[in-house]
Amino acid sequence: MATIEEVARAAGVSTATVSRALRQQPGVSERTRQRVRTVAEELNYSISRSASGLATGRTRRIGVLVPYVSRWFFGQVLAGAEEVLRSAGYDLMLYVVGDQEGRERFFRELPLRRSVDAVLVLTLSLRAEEAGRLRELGVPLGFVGGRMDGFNSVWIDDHGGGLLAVRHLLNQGHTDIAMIHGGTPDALNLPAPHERCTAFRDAMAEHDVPVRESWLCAGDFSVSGGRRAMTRILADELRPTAVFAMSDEMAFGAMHALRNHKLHVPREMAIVGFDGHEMSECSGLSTVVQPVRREGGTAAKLLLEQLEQGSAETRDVVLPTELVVRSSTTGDDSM
Amino acid sequence: MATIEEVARAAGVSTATVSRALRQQPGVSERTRQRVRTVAEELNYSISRSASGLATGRTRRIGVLVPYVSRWFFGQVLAGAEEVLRSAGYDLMLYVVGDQEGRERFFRELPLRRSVDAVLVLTLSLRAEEAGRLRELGVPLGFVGGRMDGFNSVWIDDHGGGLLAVRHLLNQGHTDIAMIHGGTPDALNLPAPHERCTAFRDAMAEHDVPVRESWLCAGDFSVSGGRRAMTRILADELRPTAVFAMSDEMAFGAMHALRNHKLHVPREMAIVGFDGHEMSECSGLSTVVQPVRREGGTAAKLLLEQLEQGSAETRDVVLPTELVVRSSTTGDDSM
DNA sequence: GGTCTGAACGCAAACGCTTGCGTTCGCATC
DNA sequence: GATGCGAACGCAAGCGTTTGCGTTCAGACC
Repeated sequence: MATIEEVARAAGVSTATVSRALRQQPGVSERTRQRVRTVAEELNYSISRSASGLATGRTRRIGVLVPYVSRWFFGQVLAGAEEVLRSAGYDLMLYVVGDQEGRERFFRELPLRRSVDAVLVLTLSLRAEEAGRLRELGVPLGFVGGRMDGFNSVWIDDHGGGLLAVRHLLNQGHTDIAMIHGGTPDALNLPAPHERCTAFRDAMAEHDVPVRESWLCAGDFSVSGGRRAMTRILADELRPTAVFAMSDEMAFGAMHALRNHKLHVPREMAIVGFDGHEMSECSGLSTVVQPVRREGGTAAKLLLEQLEQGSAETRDVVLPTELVVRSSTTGDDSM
Repeated sequence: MATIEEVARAAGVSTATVSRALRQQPGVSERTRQRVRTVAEELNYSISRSASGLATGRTRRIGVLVPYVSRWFFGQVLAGAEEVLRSAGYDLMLYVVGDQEGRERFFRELPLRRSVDAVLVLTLSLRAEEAGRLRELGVPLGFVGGRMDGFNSVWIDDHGGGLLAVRHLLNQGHTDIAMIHGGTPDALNLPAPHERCTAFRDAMAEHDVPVRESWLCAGDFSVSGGRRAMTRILADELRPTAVFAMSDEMAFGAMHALRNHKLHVPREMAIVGFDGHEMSECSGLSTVVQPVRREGGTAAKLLLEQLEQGSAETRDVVLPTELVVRSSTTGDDSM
């Protein structure tokens, strides 16, 4: 594999000129630049990232932290970020820190030290010492669904979204409303779930509707967890007429539980989810749609801006959510 | 951020000794090793990957190529690979090449040249020139659901899995069987889908059951595509009694279409999928389960073996599939 | 023709680590 | 006490770029 040295020799110039020519820097005549470029092409030259990184101190790599990669939501956020980073010419180093052990090891060893220009933290809420470790890296950080002083972050209005969902149920005349939340303590320690819980209580209070604690069940943000939660709710001596699931996947699980119990949706049980999962449409699930990919993409863009322009001012960008009403909450009998 | 130089000075030794001490190499007394280690700790030293990479020619990074990251299947495979790589101390550089443009750009610019020790190609079938480009990298390659001479690969028995599914339907007494396949030409150009198609025809032939071409529809491997495919099948003048979907996600879409048409599963239409998607259980979908995470993990392991032991012999590992029968194909009325 | 100027280019010192080889030194051996 | 020997360690040459600064040189100007 050719080095810059060989290219220089073949083109009859110095390595300095090759470097400048290939990186579009001034101080090289157009004739020389062309020659260097074709010679580099012929020799199939490609720069050594290690050498370049060593010389410049920049790696053109971005570390991306994500709790899981196999769940729809995280995959989408990651995909959004990846697309932006890739088209800006940055490489993406992926770190999955979902399990406790992996997470501890990551923050202890900090494998990305000195090997990334910036870090994107996707839907992961950091404990104080973890945040401190990241800060020590001395590189720009970017957040989705989390924040840190001095850095950009991207959010959705979880509280507002929750209100949309619960008010929708209330407006349909429901007063006996259950909730399937993520679970406590939340493994990911994210503020978002908490906000949605609060929204539930706030909306209920607005309408002077009491909250029945035995109708609040944890669903672990998984399909099977949602089904178990729904089953538990149905085991209560009183039965609600509607349920707010804090994620679509839990809502899917709940819908399956309802089907097993031969309860008609929405006549006997209305249900509204949260996320806008790709499957929500054909499941007829009413849901609060959030622009998942855009969240990742926007965070990546902000991060690159900070990295390249070094702008000190940081922003909290809040992206909109939208209630999409489908057959799981309307009289429409297509379910 | 401390360099090896500063650690050496602080510990009163040479940089060579620091390097050897920290990397557990021989030629350093235990006393010195300990001292170096504590000094490094105090100074919060961490090695510069760029410098180390430049000196050794190894990066401790693995490039991972994947067509999508936001779909369940790919996310799982990726997760399996990531776990293995991470615990072996390698970093993962993610390249998502699903869209045509991104794919072309990737193979044209080959951003991972000189910056990874090996490449893992996940469920992506390469055209000849793409394969050639990867070969040029001169690093070990590993494959899931694809192969290349001289490198390891991991497979499932798609043909066998397909037979399991279709024979199951046939054994239930079905003879009018439709199929929802991925579509032609397959964007990913994978052999797996083709194998499953062949298995369908083979199983039908085994039982002397004719294949009705208008019952073979493309579902694009997506939920909505599956729904559209099912709808098209139902629009035929004859109606099958069972359908084999080549992926669970398409099967989910099909089930929704059936529900919209008020057709009972499995009484009026039995359905069997392929993958073992997490949602298949609570959907009651019979399916051919493949060990998705293990496929990624196994490929990663094989790749690391080749990388570290430099073993020239390569293997094609075939992982088992298993038919899991649920209510979508049995008389069980729980749906 | 001498001077000045700026464009184009080369020199060489970093960047931080690894590693082959040479040196030192304490200790056993004769 | 001279010799040999291996363990422990240092020296310094890389690895392939980047970049500040110096040099060359063609052309403009007096």
